[in-house]
Amino acid sequence: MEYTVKRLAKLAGVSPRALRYYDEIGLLKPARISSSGYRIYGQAEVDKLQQILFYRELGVSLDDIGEMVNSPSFDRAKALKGHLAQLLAQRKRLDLLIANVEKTLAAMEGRIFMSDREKFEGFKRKMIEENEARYGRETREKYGDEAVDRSNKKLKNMTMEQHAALEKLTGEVNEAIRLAFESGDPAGELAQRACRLHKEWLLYFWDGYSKEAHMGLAQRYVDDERFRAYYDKIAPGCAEFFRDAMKIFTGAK
Amino acid sequence: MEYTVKRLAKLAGVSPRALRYYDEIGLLKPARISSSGYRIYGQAEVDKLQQILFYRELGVSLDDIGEMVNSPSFDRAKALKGHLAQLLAQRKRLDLLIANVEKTLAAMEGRIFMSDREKFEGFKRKMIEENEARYGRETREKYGDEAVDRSNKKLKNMTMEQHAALEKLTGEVNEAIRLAFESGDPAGELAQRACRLHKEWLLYFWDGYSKEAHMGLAQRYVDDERFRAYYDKIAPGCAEFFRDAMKIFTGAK
DNA sequence: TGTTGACATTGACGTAACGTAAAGGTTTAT
DNA sequence: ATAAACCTTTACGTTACGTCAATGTCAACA
Repeated sequence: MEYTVKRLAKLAGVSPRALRYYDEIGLLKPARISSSGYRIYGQAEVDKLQQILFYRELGVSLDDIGEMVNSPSFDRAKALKGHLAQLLAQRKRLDLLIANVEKTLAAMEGRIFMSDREKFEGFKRKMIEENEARYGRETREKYGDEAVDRSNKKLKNMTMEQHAALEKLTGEVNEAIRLAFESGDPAGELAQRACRLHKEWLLYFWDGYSKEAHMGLAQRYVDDERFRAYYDKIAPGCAEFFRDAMKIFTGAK
Repeated sequence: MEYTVKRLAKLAGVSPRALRYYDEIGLLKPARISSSGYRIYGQAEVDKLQQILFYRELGVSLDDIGEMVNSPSFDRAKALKGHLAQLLAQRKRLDLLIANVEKTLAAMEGRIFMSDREKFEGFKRKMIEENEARYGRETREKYGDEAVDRSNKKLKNMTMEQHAALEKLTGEVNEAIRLAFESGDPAGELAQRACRLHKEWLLYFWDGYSKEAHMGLAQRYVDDERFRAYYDKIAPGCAEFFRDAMKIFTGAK
């Protein structure tokens, strides 16, 4: 039985283009070329194609497949073992990526601030990264490089106890905001207490505190969706409420 | 602080080529171009590059990174979730590949005893003995002494090259049967190819080939424990499958 | 027998994210 | 002044084809 590209392609379930490509790279040459230049494949080529496709299914590169099917003395098992090692390495890399993406997502959802599961060092590093990435650019623009660098430095030098205290405070701030929000009054004692706690929390990061900067940050909690997402997890609409409370706290008009 | 490509590259741990590429695709444009055409980056670009590299580490495509870092209203968490889904799908595919490669390797190991361990002389002698022991009695009964003797003689007179070819063919036959068995279809191309190869293999031993004898042998692979044990090493249930394929191949009813 | 539609050919570009020259201009250091 | 070190653009190579485009061939039908 003889086959043209289309026929063989259909028989084997591949595209004609693939067959031409295999010819081009010398992986599977047709049995002969017809007088009009058509590729003609025979039974032997069908058989060989089956083998090629078998290894292709295993994710082996065409280059390697070429060696496997074209040289009878080739150690196929050894080649496959090498291939397996590659696949395992790939999976390892993937696992890492997946873990990191999940961690990043968790951080975005805001859970990072409250989770006990983070290790101290990892937490510190991440804190600095986020501080840099989130607060860095805009804070730099408004308050200059020094403020950001000082903030990072503060975090780096934080002790275990300080870290624990910060973590506790973070929880208290969020709880205070939640309670205040439930009260519904941004001028009330609960809301003002939340603002005081938030200021205290902020002093962990900022060296030079100013009411204006604090107010600016509260406004950014509303405008910047990254922050908003975080605060909306406490309660929807929470960011606006907190900003309103902050207006009163800082005496902004 | 201003940076040329090399400097920024070093600072960020990427190649100058990468920075030029990022410029080319509009991912990270330099702050300005010097009078002599040099790319000059500023602090803002350093910061942006950090973000880019952060997402790159997570395996996000530059295309997607572009959207994430260039549009403030972009939902990064959603994008990352989509990315995560992709990664999980990739891992699933990888797991499948790995399982298949491992299965193939196991099958190959199970086959080794046929090809590698046998030395030439020992092999030939053994072949004759086996030929006599396995095919001999019944073949003698059916086709007479002469047929068996001719078969043995053929083996004795085999040259080194012929033997090597036979050994190779033997491996191919087993491999073909294994592949065919995995396909599950005794009428399929893989199975029929295995039958063709088996016939070719048989011609090394049999002087007068007939479809009936071939079919009879395939049936014997099922009925005779010694044969069955051999083929079950390729895959359990393999002997029956091969006989069914042979039924179609020989046109037996 | 002519035409048409389905097939064939080669050539070329596009894909992702750069690595690696090559050919030539600029800056810096000695 | 000159060489080293840097910069630029252009362009090909990487993988395994998909997708035109321009053109030639074959089988069937009117």
